[in-house]
Amino acid sequence: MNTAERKRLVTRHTEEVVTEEELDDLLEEPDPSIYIGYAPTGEMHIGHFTTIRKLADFLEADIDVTVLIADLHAHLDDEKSPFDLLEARSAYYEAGIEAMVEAAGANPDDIEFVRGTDFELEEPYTLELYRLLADTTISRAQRAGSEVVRQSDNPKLGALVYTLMQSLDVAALDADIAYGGIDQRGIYMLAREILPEHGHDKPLCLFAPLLSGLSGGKMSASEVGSKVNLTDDPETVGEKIDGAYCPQGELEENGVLEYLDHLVFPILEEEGEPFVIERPEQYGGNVVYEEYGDLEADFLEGELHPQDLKGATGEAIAEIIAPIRERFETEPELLASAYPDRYD
RNA sequence: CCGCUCUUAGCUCAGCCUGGUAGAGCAGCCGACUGUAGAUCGGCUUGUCCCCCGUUCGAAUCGGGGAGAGCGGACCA
Repeated sequence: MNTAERKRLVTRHTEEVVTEEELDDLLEEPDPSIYIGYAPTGEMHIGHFTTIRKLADFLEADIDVTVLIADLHAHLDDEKSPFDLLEARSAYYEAGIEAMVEAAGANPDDIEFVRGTDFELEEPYTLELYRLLADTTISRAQRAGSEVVRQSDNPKLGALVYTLMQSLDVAALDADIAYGGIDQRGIYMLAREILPEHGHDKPLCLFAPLLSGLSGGKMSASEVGSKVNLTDDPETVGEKIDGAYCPQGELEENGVLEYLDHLVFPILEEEGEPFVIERPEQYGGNVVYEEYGDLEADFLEGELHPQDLKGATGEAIAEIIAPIRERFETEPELLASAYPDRYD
């Protein structure tokens, strides 16, 4: 596979590459590596899927992929996960991520999974962390992590250490590229700034777009209807998509279109199948789309009504997440032990 | 170690002084209007008032004890 094709695979459906020149150079190197970290906190949802789906692209581009299950981070961020549940939630995340990678058409065995506690407690890491702590101002760390860690009136030190640890993780895992949602930008920009000052390589960064919430605006963990959960059955998915904010002819904050663009079409493309919308004759009959761009164009023109779009989208999403839901149904103890209060 | 403040609906808070078993905004749910959703209009739901004990006919409210959270002071050989 040539460099141009690899670059296309790596960068498609991303929000930003820092920097493209560095990526061009990296892809000339023998064994490029990329990593993404997930703090095992709340239940995984469709947003996780959009970043994970791309791991299939990286593998196809022949890049080493490491997934960090950032267990310590899950606790450091305002104790989102109680210390005693870190193991159970890590196991749940790892299983979920494997299922998503598989659903995206790749082999989960090709991915290396690492736990934060596997290396973040080792002396070299800890010593390096202290040196970063000594050298970074509170306001700098605060600013870097403001989009990631929970903001509150009584912020904990853990949030600041979190930020520096995530920066250091890139070097500790020896990753050429730090990959994550665009919300992670602040932290990895800090990494690019401070790692070279401490003798480490300056990492490239690759950011995935974030999906809008289904009720418009940002996706919210607390708003049930603002996102599709990976455990939602087809009926629930249908109801959520049906209730989504979706103004005719508008792209802004339109979660339905974003789901199609970043999730449904890429996966259908992988399977070589088109997107079929069943529509009453009265409104023009069924339509078939091979590419998202054509659908978006029709939607903008008003040729495609939101209600018709929603029905087909709900079915497609439900079908895509079905294997993941089934995995959790097969192993109910994964969720039960990760969230004992919710599943008892 | 000492002192002060806070704890009421999913969230932010009012009510407490001057006891009569609780309210607002937001959120949520349901209808109307749109071939979706939103916006708009109409309607509706929700509470161990942090816990225990006491005073009282009656305690979210007063008194005592406790828990959790926050802030400040002191100490700095």
